[in-house]
Amino acid sequence: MREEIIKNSVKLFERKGFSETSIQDIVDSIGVTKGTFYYYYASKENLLMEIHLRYIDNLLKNQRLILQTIHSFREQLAETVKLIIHDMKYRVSHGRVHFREINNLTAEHAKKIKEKREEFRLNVIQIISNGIQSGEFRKSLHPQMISLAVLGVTNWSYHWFNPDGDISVEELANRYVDFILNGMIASRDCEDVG
Amino acid sequence: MREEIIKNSVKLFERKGFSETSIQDIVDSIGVTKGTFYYYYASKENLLMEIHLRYIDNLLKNQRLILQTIHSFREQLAETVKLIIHDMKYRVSHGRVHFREINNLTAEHAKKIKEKREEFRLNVIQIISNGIQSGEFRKSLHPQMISLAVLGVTNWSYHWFNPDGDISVEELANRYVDFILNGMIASRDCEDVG
Amino acid sequence: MREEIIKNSVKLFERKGFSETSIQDIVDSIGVTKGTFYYYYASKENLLMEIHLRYIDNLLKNQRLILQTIHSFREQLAETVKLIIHDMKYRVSHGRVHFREINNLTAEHAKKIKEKREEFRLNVIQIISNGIQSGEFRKSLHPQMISLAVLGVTNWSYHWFNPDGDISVEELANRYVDFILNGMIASRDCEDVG
Amino acid sequence: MREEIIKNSVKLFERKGFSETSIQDIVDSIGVTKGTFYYYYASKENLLMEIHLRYIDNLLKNQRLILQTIHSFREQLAETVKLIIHDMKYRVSHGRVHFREINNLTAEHAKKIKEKREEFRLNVIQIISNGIQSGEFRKSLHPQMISLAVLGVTNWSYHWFNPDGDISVEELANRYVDFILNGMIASRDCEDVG
DNA sequence: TATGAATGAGCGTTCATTCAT
DNA sequence: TATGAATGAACGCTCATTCAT
Repeated sequence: MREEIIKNSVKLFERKGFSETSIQDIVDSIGVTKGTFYYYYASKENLLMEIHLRYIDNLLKNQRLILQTIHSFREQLAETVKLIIHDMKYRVSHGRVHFREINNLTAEHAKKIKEKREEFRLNVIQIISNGIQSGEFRKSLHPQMISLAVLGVTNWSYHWFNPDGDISVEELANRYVDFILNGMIASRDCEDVG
Repeated sequence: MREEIIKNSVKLFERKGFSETSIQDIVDSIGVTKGTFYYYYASKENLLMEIHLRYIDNLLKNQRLILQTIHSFREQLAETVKLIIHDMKYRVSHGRVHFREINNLTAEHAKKIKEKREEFRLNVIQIISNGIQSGEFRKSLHPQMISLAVLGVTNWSYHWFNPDGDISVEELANRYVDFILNGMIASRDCEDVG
Repeated sequence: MREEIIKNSVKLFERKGFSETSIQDIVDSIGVTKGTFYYYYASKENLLMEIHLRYIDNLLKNQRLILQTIHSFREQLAETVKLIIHDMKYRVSHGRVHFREINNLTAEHAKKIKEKREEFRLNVIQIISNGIQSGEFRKSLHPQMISLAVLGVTNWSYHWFNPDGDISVEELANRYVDFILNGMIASRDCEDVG
Repeated sequence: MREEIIKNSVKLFERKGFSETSIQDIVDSIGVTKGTFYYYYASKENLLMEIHLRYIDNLLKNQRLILQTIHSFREQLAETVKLIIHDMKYRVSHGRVHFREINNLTAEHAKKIKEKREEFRLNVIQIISNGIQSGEFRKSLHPQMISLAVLGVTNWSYHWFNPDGDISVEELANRYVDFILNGMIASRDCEDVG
């Protein structure tokens, strides 16, 4: 039942927003009564926290795996991008709720989630810094800002991507990795060498 | 008074969210009563629509200017990025409300706003397509997806940028233009040529 | 309307108790809607606080008058008893709510009311102490405990007195003053021996 | 388990009030579940009734003992006062619940309890009447009203007495018996004149 | 142009109670 | 004897909106 509630509420929160979704909406979608909801969750905000935690904890777990198993920083970055994008295949609703509804957590809970987000981003910064030092990435990059640019590219896709549409997450991830690594300019360095 | 209401409500919507901000909050922040609000706006949703319109219409107007006055597509793209980023200097709150609160419009209003957003993005796609044809951008880029990548970079900055912080919008815009055009890889093409 | 709400809610609180009386009960008894209630009172607890304050503040005001205008301590005590008992003529419901429903105030509000009650009682203690020193009261009396005995006699009457019954407040007050001053024992009745 | 439930619920009812104490509170304090509660008590109100009955029945039993074994009416009255006051040593919580929470019984149950209370009071009236006839008490006393004055003195102590405080129930009872029998006035003190 | 009183629908939450196991 | 899942009615409270003045 906890799973059932999570599943249905994520769908509803995605479509209508957290504040606009009532407990009544949630329990109606399952076919139980409000009392049942409160048997499983102490509050609506608690349910939202659980949704946030599931999303970000899973990302962090997979990020750790990437950092431990891959040694090329370029590859680490590419896998990080793919991690976020591929997640849309199964958890696009979770992600959308996660990115949009952080203000509806209590101050304390929001702090916890933001710390976890920051942990994820700090790892991206580390990858970039390491890549610069190793010569894989351009020296002039500002790791802090570029980490947010990279995450902007990936996270923004949650705003528009349709998992049931024509574009596959695999293609999107590949194109975005290419964009992030190589940029848009044609024969950039070649002009220099040319 | 219409301006006063817009100004204060944007601040409140940014901080607390549209649904979490009551008409009472808004009129209290101005020092008038609820009746006054309804003299100037037919509904809370109407006010939100006005905020959306002001934001997106201003962007579209400035985008048209860019398209008309600049001929290099690379420059058109760079100026588009700068347009969005520089806007944060004065209208970061508007932008945040615009990106977050579109679900609180009526279906009809949301459609209108989404069409305008789409118009803006179609222009970005056009710039990219033109740039590819002209040889300024890499041929392998997928204009649709890349337009969303570029907008991801710029729009995401509304999530984290602090106009009162150390980073200037000018520096951020320059770094992001560089990132978008050149990517991250060091001596990219040289490997190819080498 | 504030008066109307107070009047009706006091009656309801008296009959059914604070917790057992709903806002709906109150507004139904007046013929308005719940919104109206909350236009005049911030919360149900706030309303209760107002009822408490009106009761105790009135008592304190009248007690001050007694202390200022009467010089015999025996008379001061008698008038204090009469003050409380006579109040039942017009405010028996207020008193019953006041004595029974103090636990339904917030900690902060309850503290304020208890301080005021204590102020009233300290004045009774003072009257007794003064009366002992002046020789009007027996030396062996313990002012603290006796103040509570006196207040027990008077306040308990709120439990059972029926303002519409056969006994008048005047008679009751006189008999209680006599009881408090002279006690029950016959042999101690000097008038009898005298 | 019935005892366990009574014991814990009395403490909770005393502290928070009957309505403000949930079945969940009660079973949590014991460490069982709600089902268990309903195995032993048919309803929350039934539990309250049991608490009331235990308190008043014990008082009545002890009162009968007093009436049967003591022949001086002055002593009967003194012992009645001591009975109520001494009870606070072990059952102050029961008493507080008994005096405060009678409105939360069903009409039928409340009637039963009130009849028993009335039985207790009628016995006090009888003591006073007998004492007047025997010449132990002053002729001018109104037995009905004075019985309520006496009970006011004793019962009110449940409002403020702290069993863990400095005052012992024995001292309090003695002082209250003295107050009730002899009153407060000094000049009536025949011992002084004697 | 602005006020303030009033509405009414809805919300998150609580809780005594039931009942199959 | 005890559990735990589920119910459903009610509660305190909020709030966008209306409207006479």
